[in-house]
Amino acid sequence: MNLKELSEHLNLSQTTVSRALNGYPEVSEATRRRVVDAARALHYSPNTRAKGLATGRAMAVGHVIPLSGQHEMVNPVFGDFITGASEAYVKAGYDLMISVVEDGCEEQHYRRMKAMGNADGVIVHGPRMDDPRISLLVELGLPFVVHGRASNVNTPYSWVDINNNRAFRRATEFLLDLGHRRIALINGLESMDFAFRRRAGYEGALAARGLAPDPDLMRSGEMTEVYGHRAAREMLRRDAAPTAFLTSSLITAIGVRRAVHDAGLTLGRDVSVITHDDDLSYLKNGEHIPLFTATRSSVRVAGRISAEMLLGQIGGDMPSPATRMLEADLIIGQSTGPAPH
Amino acid sequence: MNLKELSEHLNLSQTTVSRALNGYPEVSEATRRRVVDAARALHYSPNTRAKGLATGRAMAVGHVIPLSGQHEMVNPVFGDFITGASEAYVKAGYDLMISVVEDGCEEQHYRRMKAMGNADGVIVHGPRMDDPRISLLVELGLPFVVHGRASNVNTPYSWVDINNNRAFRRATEFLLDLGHRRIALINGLESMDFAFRRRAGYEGALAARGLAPDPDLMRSGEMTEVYGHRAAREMLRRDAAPTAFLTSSLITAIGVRRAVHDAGLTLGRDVSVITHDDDLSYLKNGEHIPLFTATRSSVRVAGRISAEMLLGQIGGDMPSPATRMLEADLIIGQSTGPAPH
DNA sequence: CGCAAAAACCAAAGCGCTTTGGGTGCGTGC
DNA sequence: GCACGCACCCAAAGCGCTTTGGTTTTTGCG
Repeated sequence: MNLKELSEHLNLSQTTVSRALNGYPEVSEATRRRVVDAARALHYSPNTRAKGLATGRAMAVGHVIPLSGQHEMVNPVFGDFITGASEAYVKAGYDLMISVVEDGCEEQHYRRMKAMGNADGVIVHGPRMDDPRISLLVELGLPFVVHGRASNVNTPYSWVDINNNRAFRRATEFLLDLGHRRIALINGLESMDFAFRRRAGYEGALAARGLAPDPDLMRSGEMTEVYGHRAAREMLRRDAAPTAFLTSSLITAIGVRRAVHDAGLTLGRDVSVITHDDDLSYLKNGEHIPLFTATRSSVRVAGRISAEMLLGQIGGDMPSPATRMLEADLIIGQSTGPAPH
Repeated sequence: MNLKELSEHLNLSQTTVSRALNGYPEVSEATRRRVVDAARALHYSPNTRAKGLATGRAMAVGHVIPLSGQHEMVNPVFGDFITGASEAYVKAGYDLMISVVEDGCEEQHYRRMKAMGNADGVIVHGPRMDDPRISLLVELGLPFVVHGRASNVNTPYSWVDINNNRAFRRATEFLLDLGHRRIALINGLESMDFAFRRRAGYEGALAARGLAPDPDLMRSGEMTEVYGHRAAREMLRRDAAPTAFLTSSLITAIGVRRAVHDAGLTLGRDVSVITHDDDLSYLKNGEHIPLFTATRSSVRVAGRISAEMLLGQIGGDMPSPATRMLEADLIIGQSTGPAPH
């Protein structure tokens, strides 16, 4: 069933039917109703590609997720982010297309995307420091919103991010207040912008109390369970073992917990752990009382907000470089306690 | 830069340029080279929507991921599956679109998808028993491949699945061989087809040794850490506590591990655990020696195979209802040992 | 009642591509 | 020298929609 058939069925012109369905005023209410009813009854849905050709808009936004060849790790946060974004897209009648792009092919990919016109805008995932994608997208004139930020990029751009610095500063201060002095940081890859900022927050809090960060108590790596376990195990074997850990992901924290158990210690008593918690649907941080004390911020909400911002820019009803900083809650769970002496 | 401009620039007709770029034989090699070079130099990429309109193909496949209103849980497996599928799509020049669809809106969604023609085929995720989507898609004539299977559906359809029954049968037999008799099953939601089959495998193995399954040792629910913890904690408190657990996901197994620790027991000695392991990139089951004994099957590979199958069907070079059963490896880790007496 | 303005509708062009149904010029065989 | 086939290329139609620039009908008002 296409527009032509529908209009013939109604004894109207394609013009009128099109206008009736798209809410233009040049058509009487009675006719509009008749058209809308018939469209529904006959399961008419306008062909997306034809519509896109005629309007010059794809009615789709692209999510480009980078896959770095060495570790080939898919961000676990992705599913929830997409789900949040999707809420906004569905409401606005937009489609969501995903491309997994190997590191290095990104410039080419964005160019093709623009030329082929299959997305009206893009969400940029996993920004790194000095990320070259941003200036490229600005140059291409393709609307985009970055999930996260990219330090050292001085062209203005739109982003939605959590306050990583403040979150980790607060978490560190909380541990300091509990009397901890040897606080380890098990961070994500510090080429990623978020990890860089978290480290800055951590170091800032230490510095504010006159403490120098100890390089032996800082790790940077892919945030897996095994990584958390190994890092914590090594540190706990030391003479001056840390009494508290700060981790960048719940998965890593679980690895730390395992190392704590393996060492015959008790979480929340002998060793404290604070983690960042993305509030993932499949990895809830406990039930009523959180397992881990955590800096929490829903990545699903971030997805929704990013998508709304991008749609706003595509539609032109939002100032172009918009930004949105989300604060993380510091929620107290069972994994922290006063420092043992 | 569009075809018209490119052809004018080359002093050729649009026809010739189009044919040169699409590999048709009616154009001389010399001309083809000239065209291809110019296209590359001028960053020409054909407009997807125009191409789609003309050919009647969307050059895109849709992934419809169901979101059940009550639990709103995004399948953690999704990112890896998509990454695998994407490998195949990129190779074939296809786009990947995702729609997150609330339970209940699915029929309408598939119909619109077909009518609007924005996907040449679909991957169906999370099949449930008696899943109505399958007959709907057959009726709509939209090519599709199901990731998993749907019991009680008797129309033939294409699927890619792991042998859930055999995997859990083997895992159970392994535990029985180690002397375990009270083996608990912490399963996924048994309205999901995979969970149903896993249970059947588990019960089958017990029955083969003349053991009746104990309803008190079987749970079915969303596969979270907390769920695994709670289920295991309750069971371990019993008089006749299980000596072994079978879990459907690594995340759940981690919850079980926590309950085992909390009870003052040691994993692999006092209590054995076998889990299914989807080999997710961000949730590796240990390093050299797996943490958990597990039935392992890469969901990323399943994604690639599903996508290849779907593309084959869309292209017409694959018999329509194709199926592919993947066997899971039973890998021995540190979480199993002989039953204590 | 007559006329202008507003309301309701329509024909056709155009979006950028593919593809049909040719046309032109060249070499070949008889 | 002529018909024929082949290699190469082209003009134009068509995909399903929107939108421009009308035309026709209705309404309002003196």
